[in-house]
Amino acid sequence: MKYKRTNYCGKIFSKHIGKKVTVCGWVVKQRNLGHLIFVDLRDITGIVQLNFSKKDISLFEKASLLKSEFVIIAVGKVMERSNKNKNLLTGNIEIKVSKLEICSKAETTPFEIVQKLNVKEELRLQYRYLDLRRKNLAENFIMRHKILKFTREHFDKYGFFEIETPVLTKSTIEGARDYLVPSRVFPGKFFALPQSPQLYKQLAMIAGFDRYIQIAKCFRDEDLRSDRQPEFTQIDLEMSFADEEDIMTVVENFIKKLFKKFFSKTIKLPLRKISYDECIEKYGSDKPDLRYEMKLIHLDDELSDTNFKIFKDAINSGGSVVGVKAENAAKSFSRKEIEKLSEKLKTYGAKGLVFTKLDKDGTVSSSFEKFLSQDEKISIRKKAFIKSGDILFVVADKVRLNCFYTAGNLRFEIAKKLKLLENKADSLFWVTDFPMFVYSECENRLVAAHHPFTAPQDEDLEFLETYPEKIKARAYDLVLNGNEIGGGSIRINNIKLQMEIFKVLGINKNEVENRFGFLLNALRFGTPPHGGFAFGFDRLLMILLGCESIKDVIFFPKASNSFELMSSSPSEVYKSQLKALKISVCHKNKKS
RNA sequence: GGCCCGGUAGUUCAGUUGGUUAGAACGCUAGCCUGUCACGCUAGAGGUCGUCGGUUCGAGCCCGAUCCGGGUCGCCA
Repeated sequence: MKYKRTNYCGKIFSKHIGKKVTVCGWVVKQRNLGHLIFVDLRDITGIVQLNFSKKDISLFEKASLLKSEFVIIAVGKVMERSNKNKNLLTGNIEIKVSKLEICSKAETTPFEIVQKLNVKEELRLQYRYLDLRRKNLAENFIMRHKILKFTREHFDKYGFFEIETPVLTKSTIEGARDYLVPSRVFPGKFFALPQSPQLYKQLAMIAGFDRYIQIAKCFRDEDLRSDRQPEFTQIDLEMSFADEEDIMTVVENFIKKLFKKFFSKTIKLPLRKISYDECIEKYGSDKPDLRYEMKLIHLDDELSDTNFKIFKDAINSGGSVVGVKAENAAKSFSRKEIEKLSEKLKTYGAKGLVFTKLDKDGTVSSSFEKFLSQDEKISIRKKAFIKSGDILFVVADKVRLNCFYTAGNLRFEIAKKLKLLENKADSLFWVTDFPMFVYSECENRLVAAHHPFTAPQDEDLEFLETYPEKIKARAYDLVLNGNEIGGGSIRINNIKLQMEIFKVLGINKNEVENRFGFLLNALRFGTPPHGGFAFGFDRLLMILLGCESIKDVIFFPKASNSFELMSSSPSEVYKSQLKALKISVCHKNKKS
């Protein structure tokens, strides 16, 4: 390196005219006009134009060798441009180059480094470091950096200690599938990567560290989605001597400042709280999007005596019949569109979809009213307040919760189709009063809806042995535009209660001692009342930055099968490595 | 594990009923060009049609299997 940088490319403006500068970066493009060469030079801050004239022949010839993505250092004088470029922040000036150093040549890249890129994601992930040169992607990570920095400073002000909890941890049976790390020293035994630092942060409270924060890497070995990666980051909080209100206040103040500082959005505090039951009943989701209303219409009472088999079976089996009304949308739903919607719902597990449509011209079409009595027909229309131009969709399911979920998905699909989500104020609120336990069909037992360290609500404790499904948890989720961006709870700080919860979960004493003994031990020695919260940081960023995929806010993300395309991992390891771990791999024979 | 969509030049795509030498744009290479900024002009190179097998006189196209990618359901305390 013969020359040292004096200025960043994107930070040179009219006020620098006449100054001698040295800039470094990547060649975007060379434009050779015969006796004049222009080079756009890019670094992380932006682009500046370099100007080479033929007066210095050897310099000119050197410049003519420049190709896209060469790394160069250029020394020159900042000049006012005769032809200004309004589309470029540095478009008023250019650098008249006097010295040029080519640091590194570049082969033709597999795709062009341009803002508007239309290339298969596979290729972009394989050459992630090239994709990251693009301004639109790079900006996400500059923002990520700023928000992380703000987060640390913010919580520091409020007396939170940043604590790094272990990454090699103990595997627990509850929750998601663990990523396991074999131990060399203890052959046949494994560490697990943390699904969250849950127990460690509780132990930090027991240790007296009062207020804890960690920007924590978490790992869950489950299948991916567009808003889910196996390796992700939480903003993880825990507070002692705090109840729900204290924790919600801390979280609210943080998110309010974050919204204001980085997105110029104003949030009114305190945020609304909606109970889990209300969310399910009204919107068919535990994380409803309330940028639009479209409440579910419960039709069980209107149809209690119906002879229409589908509805009758649903209601008699303890299920439900629910309608969703799309106002003034009759013309948006042709037969074909309805069919498409129905197919889409089936992917969510819906059994079917029926409708009544009142066209503006007076035409009525319905796929199910003919099976109803006149009274039923009228009372349904009345309950739904259908007027001319509306369309009412109806779903039914023998399982009540499934029916609500289907209706919730229906609500969302209609909103997407009618573009009800665009240009709406954010919907940000708390969901509270979650059930403590839910029944798991595949495990054939009760499992913790949140996690087994969540405290039950005091007034429900009496049901612990008799009717555990009735118990509500002191847990809360934060929901932004139909996405769960974080959740937390007040924890159990009493060993007796913690043991009882494990009992309800059907985890036997040995197992409890084996898996959670260290926590139970700690609970014996003075545990403050405590609770906390964790943001899914990547997902939060994704929503705030308007990204379609969580991959856009993770520097080196995994592909949909958890494969990392750039480094090709996971990969096989040497036999010697396995030998050291005393592990042998059975290759499953592929069946033809 | 299930379902849906996709795979043709470096990239994005087109490719008729199965029929001669598989095309376009951008990119790339070479030459020319004094104010470009999507520079322009001229010429050129570039293909295992994801892979394997089958049907056929003949397959990018039809059939089967398989691999890879995206989405989704299950799963995600």
